[in-house]
Amino acid sequence: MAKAATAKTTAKPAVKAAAGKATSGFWLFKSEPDVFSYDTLVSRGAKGEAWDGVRNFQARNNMRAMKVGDLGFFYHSNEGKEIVGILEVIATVHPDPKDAKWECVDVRAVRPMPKPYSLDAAKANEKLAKMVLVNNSRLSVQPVAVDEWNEICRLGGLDPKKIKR
DNA sequence: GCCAACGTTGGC
DNA sequence: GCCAACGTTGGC
Repeated sequence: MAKAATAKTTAKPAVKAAAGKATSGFWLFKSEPDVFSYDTLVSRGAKGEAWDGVRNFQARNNMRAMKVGDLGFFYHSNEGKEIVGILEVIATVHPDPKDAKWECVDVRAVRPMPKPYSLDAAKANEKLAKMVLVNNSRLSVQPVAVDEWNEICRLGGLDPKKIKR
Protein backbone atom coordinates (compact mmCIF):
# COMPACT_ATOMS: atom_id res chain seq x y z
CA MET A 1 0.00 0.00 0.00
CA ALA A 2 2.83 2.34 0.72
CA LYS A 3 4.26 1.48 -2.67
CA ALA A 4 1.30 2.78 -4.59
CA ALA A 5 1.50 6.01 -2.66
CA THR A 6 5.19 6.28 -3.48
CA ALA A 7 4.64 5.94 -7.19
CA LYS A 8 1.96 8.58 -7.22
CA THR A 9 3.84 11.03 -5.07
CA THR A 10 7.12 10.85 -6.92
CA ALA A 11 5.42 11.04 -10.30
CA LYS A 12 4.11 14.48 -9.52
CA PRO A 13 6.07 17.45 -10.76
CA ALA A 14 7.74 18.99 -7.76
CA VAL A 15 6.68 22.29 -6.25
CA LYS A 16 3.83 22.85 -8.61
CA ALA A 17 1.31 23.69 -5.94
CA ALA A 18 3.44 26.41 -4.47
CA ALA A 19 4.39 28.01 -7.76
CA GLY A 20 3.07 31.47 -8.32
CA LYS A 21 0.94 31.45 -5.22
CA ALA A 22 1.11 34.57 -3.15
CA THR A 23 1.56 33.84 0.52
CA SER A 24 1.47 36.09 3.52
CA GLY A 25 4.72 34.65 4.82
CA PHE A 26 2.90 33.70 8.01
CA TRP A 27 1.95 30.19 9.05
CA LEU A 28 0.64 28.07 11.87
CA PHE A 29 2.26 24.81 12.92
CA LYS A 30 0.40 22.37 15.07
CA SER A 31 1.91 19.89 17.45
CA GLU A 32 0.77 17.86 20.37
CA PRO A 33 2.86 19.05 23.29
CA ASP A 34 3.20 15.47 24.50
CA VAL A 35 4.99 14.63 21.29
CA PHE A 36 6.86 17.83 20.53
CA SER A 37 6.28 20.98 22.54
CA TYR A 38 7.34 24.56 22.02
CA ASP A 39 9.73 24.21 24.94
CA THR A 40 11.44 21.40 23.11
CA LEU A 41 11.89 23.60 20.07
CA VAL A 42 13.29 26.35 22.29
CA SER A 43 15.79 23.86 23.67
CA ARG A 44 17.07 23.19 20.13
CA GLY A 45 18.28 26.77 19.95
CA ALA A 46 19.40 28.44 16.76
CA LYS A 47 19.82 25.27 14.77
CA GLY A 48 16.17 24.48 15.28
CA GLU A 49 14.50 21.27 14.26
CA ALA A 50 13.11 19.59 11.17
CA TRP A 51 9.32 19.75 11.10
CA ASP A 52 9.03 16.16 10.00
CA GLY A 53 6.19 13.70 10.20
CA VAL A 54 3.75 15.67 8.06
CA ARG A 55 1.75 13.13 6.05
CA ASN A 56 -0.85 15.31 4.47
CA PHE A 57 -0.62 16.81 1.01
CA GLN A 58 -2.17 20.13 1.84
CA ALA A 59 0.15 20.60 4.77
CA ARG A 60 3.09 19.57 2.63
CA ASN A 61 2.12 22.02 -0.07
CA ASN A 62 2.01 24.76 2.51
CA MET A 63 5.54 23.87 3.54
CA ARG A 64 6.62 23.98 -0.10
CA ALA A 65 5.42 27.57 -0.24
CA MET A 66 7.55 28.63 2.72
CA LYS A 67 10.63 30.79 2.48
CA VAL A 68 13.50 31.24 4.86
CA GLY A 69 12.56 34.00 7.27
CA ASP A 70 8.83 33.26 7.20
CA LEU A 71 7.28 33.27 10.66
CA GLY A 72 4.74 30.96 12.20
CA PHE A 73 2.67 30.38 15.26
CA PHE A 74 3.33 27.27 17.30
CA TYR A 75 0.00 25.78 18.35
CA HIS A 76 -0.42 23.09 20.98
CA SER A 77 -3.21 20.71 19.96
CA ASN A 78 -5.10 18.42 22.32
CA GLU A 79 -3.29 19.61 25.43
CA GLY A 80 -3.55 23.34 25.85
CA LYS A 81 -5.22 24.18 22.56
CA GLU A 82 -3.45 27.49 22.33
CA ILE A 83 -0.81 29.37 20.41
CA VAL A 84 2.20 29.36 22.66
CA GLY A 85 5.00 30.85 20.62
CA ILE A 86 6.53 32.17 17.43
CA LEU A 87 8.88 30.25 15.20
CA GLU A 88 10.88 31.04 12.10
CA VAL A 89 11.50 28.99 8.99
CA ILE A 90 15.26 28.53 8.68
CA ALA A 91 15.43 26.03 5.82
CA THR A 92 13.13 25.54 2.87
CA VAL A 93 11.50 22.24 2.14
CA HIS A 94 13.69 19.14 1.89
CA PRO A 95 13.10 15.38 2.10
CA ASP A 96 11.76 14.17 5.43
CA PRO A 97 14.66 12.34 7.09
CA LYS A 98 12.27 9.71 8.38
CA ASP A 99 10.53 9.14 5.06
CA ALA A 100 12.02 10.61 1.90
CA LYS A 101 8.71 10.43 0.06
CA TRP A 102 7.59 13.30 2.22
CA GLU A 103 9.10 16.67 2.91
CA CYS A 104 9.71 19.06 5.76
CA VAL A 105 11.09 22.48 6.55
CA ASP A 106 13.39 23.41 9.40
CA VAL A 107 12.22 25.84 12.05
CA ARG A 108 13.60 27.49 15.14
CA ALA A 109 11.90 29.12 18.11
CA VAL A 110 11.83 32.91 18.00
CA ARG A 111 10.02 33.80 21.20
CA PRO A 112 7.15 32.57 23.32
CA MET A 113 3.81 34.37 23.42
CA PRO A 114 3.68 36.49 26.58
CA LYS A 115 0.00 35.56 26.72
CA PRO A 116 -0.79 32.29 24.94
CA TYR A 117 -3.75 32.71 22.64
CA SER A 118 -6.36 29.99 22.95
CA LEU A 119 -8.54 28.29 20.38
CA ASP A 120 -11.55 29.43 22.39
CA ALA A 121 -10.44 33.02 22.06
CA ALA A 122 -9.90 32.62 18.33
CA LYS A 123 -13.38 31.17 17.90
CA ALA A 124 -14.88 34.07 19.80
CA ASN A 125 -12.99 36.69 17.79
CA GLU A 126 -14.94 37.95 14.77
CA LYS A 127 -11.77 39.06 13.05
CA LEU A 128 -10.57 35.48 13.05
CA ALA A 129 -13.75 33.93 11.70
CA LYS A 130 -12.01 32.92 8.49
CA MET A 131 -8.95 31.50 10.13
CA VAL A 132 -8.07 27.98 9.10
CA LEU A 133 -7.53 27.03 12.73
CA VAL A 134 -11.15 27.86 13.44
CA ASN A 135 -12.58 26.27 10.30
CA ASN A 136 -10.39 23.28 9.60
CA SER A 137 -9.07 21.88 12.80
CA ARG A 138 -7.48 18.94 11.03
CA LEU A 139 -4.88 20.74 8.95
CA SER A 140 -1.55 20.60 10.75
CA VAL A 141 0.33 23.23 8.76
CA GLN A 142 -1.77 26.22 7.83
CA PRO A 143 -1.41 29.61 6.18
CA VAL A 144 -2.19 32.65 8.32
CA ALA A 145 -3.38 35.94 6.83
CA VAL A 146 -1.48 39.10 7.68
CA ASP A 147 -4.38 40.65 9.57
CA GLU A 148 -4.90 37.43 11.50
CA TRP A 149 -1.22 37.39 12.34
CA ASN A 150 -1.28 40.97 13.58
CA GLU A 151 -4.45 40.45 15.58
CA ILE A 152 -3.15 37.38 17.40
CA CYS A 153 0.25 38.90 18.06
CA ARG A 154 -1.34 41.95 19.63
CA LEU A 155 -3.73 39.93 21.75
CA GLY A 156 -0.89 37.63 22.70
CA GLY A 157 1.10 40.56 24.01
CA LEU A 158 3.52 41.02 21.11
CA ASP A 159 4.08 43.94 18.78
CA PRO A 160 3.96 42.30 15.35
CA LYS A 161 6.60 44.72 14.09
CA LYS A 162 9.07 43.81 16.79
CA ILE A 163 8.98 40.07 16.85
CA LYS A 164 12.13 39.14 15.07
CA ARG A 165 15.22 38.59 17.14
C1' DG B 1 -12.80 7.99 25.81
C1' DC B 2 -15.93 9.15 22.22
C1' DC B 3 -17.14 10.62 17.93
C1' DA B 4 -17.45 13.91 13.98
C1' DA B 5 -14.93 15.55 10.25
C1' DC B 6 -11.73 14.94 7.02
C1' DG B 7 -8.17 12.89 3.94
C1' DT B 8 -6.42 8.89 1.74
C1' DT B 9 -6.78 4.42 -0.31
C1' DG B 10 -8.22 1.08 -3.38
C1' DG B 11 -11.76 -1.45 -5.93
C1' DC B 12 -14.44 -0.97 -9.72
C1' DG C 1 -12.35 8.88 -12.50
C1' DC C 2 -15.74 7.88 -8.93
C1' DC C 3 -16.96 6.65 -4.49
C1' DA C 4 -17.23 3.56 -0.44
C1' DA C 5 -14.44 2.07 3.22
C1' DC C 6 -11.05 2.94 6.26
C1' DG C 7 -7.78 5.36 9.33
C1' DT C 8 -6.47 9.44 11.75
C1' DT C 9 -6.89 13.85 13.90
C1' DG C 10 -8.35 16.64 17.38
C1' DG C 11 -12.09 18.94 19.91
C1' DC C 12 -15.22 17.92 23.35
